[in-house]
Amino acid sequence: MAPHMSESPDDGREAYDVASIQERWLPVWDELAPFRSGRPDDTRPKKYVLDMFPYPSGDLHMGHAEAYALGDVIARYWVQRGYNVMHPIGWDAFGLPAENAAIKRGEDPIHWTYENIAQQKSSMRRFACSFDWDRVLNTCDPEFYHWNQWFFLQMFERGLAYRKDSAVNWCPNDQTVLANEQVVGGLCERCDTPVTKKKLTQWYLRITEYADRLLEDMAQLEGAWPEKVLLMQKNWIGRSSGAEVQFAIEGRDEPVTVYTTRPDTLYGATFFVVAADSELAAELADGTPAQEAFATYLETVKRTSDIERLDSSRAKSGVFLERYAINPVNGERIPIWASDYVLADYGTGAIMAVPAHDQRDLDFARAFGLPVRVVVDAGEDPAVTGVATADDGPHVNSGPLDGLGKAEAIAAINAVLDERGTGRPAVNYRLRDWLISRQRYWGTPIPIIHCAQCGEVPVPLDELPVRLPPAEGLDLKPKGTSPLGAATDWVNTTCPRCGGPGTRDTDTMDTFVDSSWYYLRYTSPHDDTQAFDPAVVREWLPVDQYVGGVTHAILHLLYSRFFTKVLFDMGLVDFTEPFTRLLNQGMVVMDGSAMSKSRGNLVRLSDELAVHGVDAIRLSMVFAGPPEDDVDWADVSPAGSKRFLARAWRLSGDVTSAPGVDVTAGDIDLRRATHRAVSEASTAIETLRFNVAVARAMELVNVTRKAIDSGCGPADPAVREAAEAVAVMLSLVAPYTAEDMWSRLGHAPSVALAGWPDVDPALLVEDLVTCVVQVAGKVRERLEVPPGITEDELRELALASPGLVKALDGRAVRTVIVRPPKLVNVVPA
RNA sequence: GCCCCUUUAGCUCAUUGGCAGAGCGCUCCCUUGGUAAGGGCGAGGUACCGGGUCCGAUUCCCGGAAGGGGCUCCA
Repeated sequence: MAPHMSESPDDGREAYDVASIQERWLPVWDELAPFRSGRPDDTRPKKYVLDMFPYPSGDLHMGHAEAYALGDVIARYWVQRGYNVMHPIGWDAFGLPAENAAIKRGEDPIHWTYENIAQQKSSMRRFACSFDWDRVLNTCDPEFYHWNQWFFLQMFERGLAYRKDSAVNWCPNDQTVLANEQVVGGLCERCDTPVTKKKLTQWYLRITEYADRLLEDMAQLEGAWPEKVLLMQKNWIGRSSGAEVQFAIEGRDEPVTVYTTRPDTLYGATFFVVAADSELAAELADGTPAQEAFATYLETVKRTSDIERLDSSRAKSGVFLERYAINPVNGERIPIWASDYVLADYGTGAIMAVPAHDQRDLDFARAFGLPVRVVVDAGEDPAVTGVATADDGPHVNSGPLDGLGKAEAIAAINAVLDERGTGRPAVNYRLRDWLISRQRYWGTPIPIIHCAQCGEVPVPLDELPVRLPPAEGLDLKPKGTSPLGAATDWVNTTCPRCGGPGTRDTDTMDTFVDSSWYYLRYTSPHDDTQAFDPAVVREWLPVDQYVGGVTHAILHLLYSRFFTKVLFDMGLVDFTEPFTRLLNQGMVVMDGSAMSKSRGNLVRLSDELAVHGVDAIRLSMVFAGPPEDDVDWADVSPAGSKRFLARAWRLSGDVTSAPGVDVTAGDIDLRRATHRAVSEASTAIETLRFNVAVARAMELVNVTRKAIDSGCGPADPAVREAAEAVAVMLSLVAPYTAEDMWSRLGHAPSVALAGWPDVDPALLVEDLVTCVVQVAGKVRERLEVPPGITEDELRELALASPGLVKALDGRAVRTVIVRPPKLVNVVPA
């Protein structure tokens, strides 16, 4: 169906028919594949534009539409600018959503997953995403997770993957452990269930070893990543510097080391606290009169959820262990308490308490009647005010430190500790190692075989991938241990080292392992000999522009940065940061709040597309505001977007000059408007202000309309130039409309490859500009002057102008401020 | 509690140390062989408030208010 193709293309009277335009161009694009990247004979410079890959949970929703519309503007823009753009897509296909859905339906997660992938893929095609469909990957395919296992073993070999017994975060609902990053405010990131602690032996990746580099390399991202994300990562890593100080313990051979950021307040330590749930606490309590009280307290602590523990307004609790520590600088004997406000896994799990200068210590001291000694004079007594002072000030009650300021005191005390061998400067991080074991089915099997003789034995590389056994016959319901344990044929194997009996590790990997390196795999997604080809990766990476939600500000982005640095150290990549620029798009909300079925404000993407068409929805998303802001769907007007597109589209039918006509003979004002619009749109797009670029295109459409109806007329070559520029600009946002315009303007498809219009700088300069003449800041006269006018010429012209003379009314002139060519301000005496 | 961001037309947002703008929405007019449409005209502003710098501040600085976001027993 091509209702207007056979009619005269210039009568401008056909209707803008969204449905038929969409039908017409999809097959043409399938044929042309304008976004296939990296052909061997392609000499264009390379760019890598990456959208965060989706979970295949259901069909695409409004959030996807926004994210992919934005990513598409960037990818399509750089194609128009003559780049060989790689813009791939894939599916983050392992994980709980698929597994839970499968359990509900009693089927293998693989079916649900692949159905959704097919659905999303077809929706993306219709949504005109400029993806390179030859590079698609699914993380649940053995061809992909093979390399998760390979990376794991590489890290294992380097001591970066290790197994340890520890109290881990446990989600009682999902019945699996969680990484620290997946506990949000004490709740499971996925299901909002309060997280509890559980003692388990689990696999970890040693991300803490890279803490410093993760911090330092953020300098590379300054200005190119959202400030907010960098700040969040910085806070998450939480580097602090201070000192480790050794305290002797009465009745114990070994001293206990504490970590403090304020070694200068050592003389103010009036008691000592160990984490209640640490081994040290149990050891110290053992055999003392406090043993029973401690045991009771420990039980209470274990029952306390993270949520309660994180409530800083909660009263301090603890128990005196009937033991004493000796302050290394003054020999003072201070009582040892156990409390849950000290964390077992931060620092050394023990602290010196300085209640005068630490609020938590002060709260504890007040709760248990312990002494408070001021050692930094800040003018107030914390024991009286209840507010610990952390400010700088002269030290008091501190022996040799008396009179010193904070910085000098720290230096002095460090020297003393060093000399006596009882302390040294130290650094600590809030960041913990990344726990990657999961007690669930739908993930990458951990390629380790446990052998009674040999311990943890890696699966030989030539036996990878360790394939997930079929779900059939397995009970996938969460029960606290991995469902893989029931696949006895799979679990029981032989030890690759000694040939004796062995069992496979039954846990699967956190799916964030998949997303930590998937962007590398796109460069050679079908390579079955290696994770990626380092030579090809060198050509494409790092990613030039990454687009995705801010929900991944810490998790995915931190892990990816960590992986990249490990790969750099392995010599597999030649860069240390994977994503050069990052755009965090906002969310699509409805009436101010997140869309959800239960809230009843869910807008279905498929409905919107059916009513307004793909282009109008894409345009609405892009034009709604700055990309990082939320889009409130209640505030946008897809019908208005559609009207605009129809108005733009009609231009293409009004042009009567022939393709290739000499535009330099065209109407100068319209040409200026065209070149200014293209120039400003380019800047806007390159600074990620896509809404502004759209506004410029809208203005150009309006100007062109006027030129046709009441200006230079439809035959003027400038009208063709303007209409073609509109088509190319719109090709980034409204591909169907743009393609149809391009065709009606007499060109062959595809407009996506038409090339961005060249801007003639001469056309950006006005012949005459309006100069404002002010008297005391008020406009009294306007002059049309050439833009190159000199200061003297302009002053003379302005002083002689009638409006000024009248306004001055004979008064003397005190000062004349001349800012050619735009302004003259005359200040009367 | 600490830190960050935002505040310009009814809505969403541009812009700029010097005339305050766009789109959407709205009024009215034209078109009635483009019609669940098209074209035109127009209204609409104390640029959150208060101080400062400056010839001149919506813009820069300080303070306040409102809204939004992040962090919060990490010694």
